[in-house]
Amino acid sequence: MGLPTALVRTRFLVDAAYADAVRDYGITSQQAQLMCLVIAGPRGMCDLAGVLGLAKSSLTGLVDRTAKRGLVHRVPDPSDGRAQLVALTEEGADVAERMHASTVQHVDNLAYGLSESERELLASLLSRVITDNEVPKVFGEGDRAQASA
Amino acid sequence: MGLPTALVRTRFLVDAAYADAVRDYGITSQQAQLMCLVIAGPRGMCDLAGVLGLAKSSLTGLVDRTAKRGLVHRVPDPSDGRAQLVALTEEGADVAERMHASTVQHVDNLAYGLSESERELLASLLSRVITDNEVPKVFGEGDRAQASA
DNA sequence: TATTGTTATACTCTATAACTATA
DNA sequence: TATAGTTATAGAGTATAACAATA
Repeated sequence: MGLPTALVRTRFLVDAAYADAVRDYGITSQQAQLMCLVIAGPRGMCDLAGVLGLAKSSLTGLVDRTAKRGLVHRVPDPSDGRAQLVALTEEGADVAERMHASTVQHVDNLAYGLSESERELLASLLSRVITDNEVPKVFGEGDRAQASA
Repeated sequence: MGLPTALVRTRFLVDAAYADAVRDYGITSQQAQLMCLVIAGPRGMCDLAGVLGLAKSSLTGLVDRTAKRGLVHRVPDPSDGRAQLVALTEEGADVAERMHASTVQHVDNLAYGLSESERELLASLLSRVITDNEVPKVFGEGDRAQASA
C-alpha cells in the first residue's frame, strides 16, 4: 500500500476512534477539538478560527453550542476591548481531562499489533511529518491550565 | 511526541489536505468518500452505511445530494427488489478519477521531509495498523470499474 | 417477521454577507 | 480604515422515529 493511501485510511481509522472516545462524554468531535485547543489556556476567537480553518461565524456557533453545554465560556480580553477569549469552565476542564485520557486510550489501542520499538518508530516518523507541516497543537500533552470559571 | 498524539495530529493534517484536494472539484469530503467507495463498482445503501458508520437515513441524504450534482445515481439491485445500488455516473467516474489523483498528490506532499526509505517504512507501519483494525477500503488503489450510466 | 430504503423532523456544522463595536 | 466578533440566512451532514415495500 502506498503512503498516500495509508495516510488517508489512517485518517479514517483515527477519526472513528476519536469520535467514539468523545461521544461517551456527549460531545461532538468538533466541540472536543475546540476544548483541546483551550486546555492550555484561554484563546481568542480569531486565533481559534485560524487554527481550525473555520470562518469566524462558524466558530461563534461552535462556541455557542459548547458553552450551552457548560463546557466553555467567554471572557473579555483585557488587552483588547473587541476581543473575547474562550476558556474552559470548571466542568469543561474536568471533562476535557477525562476525554483526553480516554481518547489517548482508544487511539493507542489501534496500534496493538505493533511492538514497542515499532510504535516508537512510527511515532517518530509521524512527528517529523507533523513538524514539517507545522501542524498546530490540536491535541496535546501536558500543559494543563486552571479553569477561569 | 507519543504515538496517540502523533496519530491524532496526523488525522488533523491529512483531513485538511483531503478537504483541500476535493474542494477543487466542488464536492465535500463526505461526498468524495462516498464516491471513492463506489469507484470499484456499485454498492448497496446498507453496505455503504455500514462502512461509513452512518445511519441509513443519513446515507439517503448524502446520496441525494451527490446525485443532485450528477456524480452518482441509483440503480435497482437485480437480486433484491428492495435494494438500491449506488453507482458513479460517467461524469462521476471522471471526477472521481481526477479527484483521487489530486488527493494522492496533496497527501503525498505532506511527507516531503522524509527520504524514500523512510516513506516506505512509514507506509508499511501504517499498513500494519490498518490491516490489524480491518479498515475498509475507503480510499484505494487500482480497481476502477466502468460507470453504469 | 425481518430487511431495505425513504420521509419527517431536529440538531450540529459550516460559509457568506451585513452589521456593531473597538483599535 | 482595519480588526474582532455577532447575527441572519442558507446549505450540508447526521440521528431518531415512523413508514412503505419487499424478502
